[in-house]
Amino acid sequence: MAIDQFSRSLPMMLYRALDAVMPRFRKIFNDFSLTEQQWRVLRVLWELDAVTLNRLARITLIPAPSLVGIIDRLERAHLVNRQRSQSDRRKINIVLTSQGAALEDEIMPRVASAYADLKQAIDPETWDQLIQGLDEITAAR
Amino acid sequence: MAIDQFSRSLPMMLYRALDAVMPRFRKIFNDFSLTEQQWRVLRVLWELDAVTLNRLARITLIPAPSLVGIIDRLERAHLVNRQRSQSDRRKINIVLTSQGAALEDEIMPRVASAYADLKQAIDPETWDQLIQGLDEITAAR
DNA sequence: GCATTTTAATTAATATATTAATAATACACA
DNA sequence: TGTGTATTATTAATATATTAATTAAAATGC
Repeated sequence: MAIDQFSRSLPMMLYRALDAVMPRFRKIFNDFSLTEQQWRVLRVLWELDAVTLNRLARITLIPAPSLVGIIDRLERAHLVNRQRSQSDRRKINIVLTSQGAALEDEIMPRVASAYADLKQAIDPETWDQLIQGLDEITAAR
Repeated sequence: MAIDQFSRSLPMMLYRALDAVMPRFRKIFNDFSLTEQQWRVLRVLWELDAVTLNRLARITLIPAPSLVGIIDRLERAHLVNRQRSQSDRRKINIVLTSQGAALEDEIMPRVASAYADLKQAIDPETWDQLIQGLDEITAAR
């Protein structure tokens, strides 16, 4: 059956792994009325004080045009603000509101716990080899 | 830098690997005016004669509601047809048109070649360990 | 047989992805 | 100084993802 050749291709296996892994996290995000992408933005802002939209796009792997709408909705939810950069007026810094900052303590423990559960389900050596393989694929040009 | 903890989390590394791998294939699909999802559907139909929408959803990892529109557009492009099942009239079989079948010989060689290039860029043992790691993650419940 | 429950495909509403184009600003440099 | 070029964010158009609800048909229990 050559259908196997397709189903076990690297891209399909990557997609399948994400399908297996993400629902447990999305359940948590959903409890806070956040989408996965909105969470990624907050997750970065909890570490970095002010980030331009372009840089945020690179770090979150969210395409800039998508990010525009995502920031719109986070702004509407009073979790972030846009601040025009003074030094380069083309740039816009995204910053947390106090509400957005406060979310960290509520969400992060649950996500960290779910992540620990996931990691624990896998043999440590297999995990390391997986991460290393992903690094090499990402670097392969 | 705890931003690293996020960027090197398993989900982000999976997304990053896909971002690194897929553009080369999408370029090929684009030459035939196909989206990645449309290609996945055709790829499966080239192996299986008639597949119900639900089964197609499972194999392609495309959510059924998305698949409805994807099949609509493939039908409009005269590449597939819908056929109501006689034995169970709830089911709909998706089948290739002659045009859809003919595409295989044009696209598959180019995709197979791109895939071989990708695989060749990675150390074989690393590749195997990556595949095995993805299998374990997918199985981890 | 009939009511109940399941299943298959679809619709609906909202959010995001993809690709190309655009407006405003910064920059290089003749 | 002004002109061409690159960069940043955004818009636009189309396709897809996510979740819940709906419709029609089939299976199931009694």
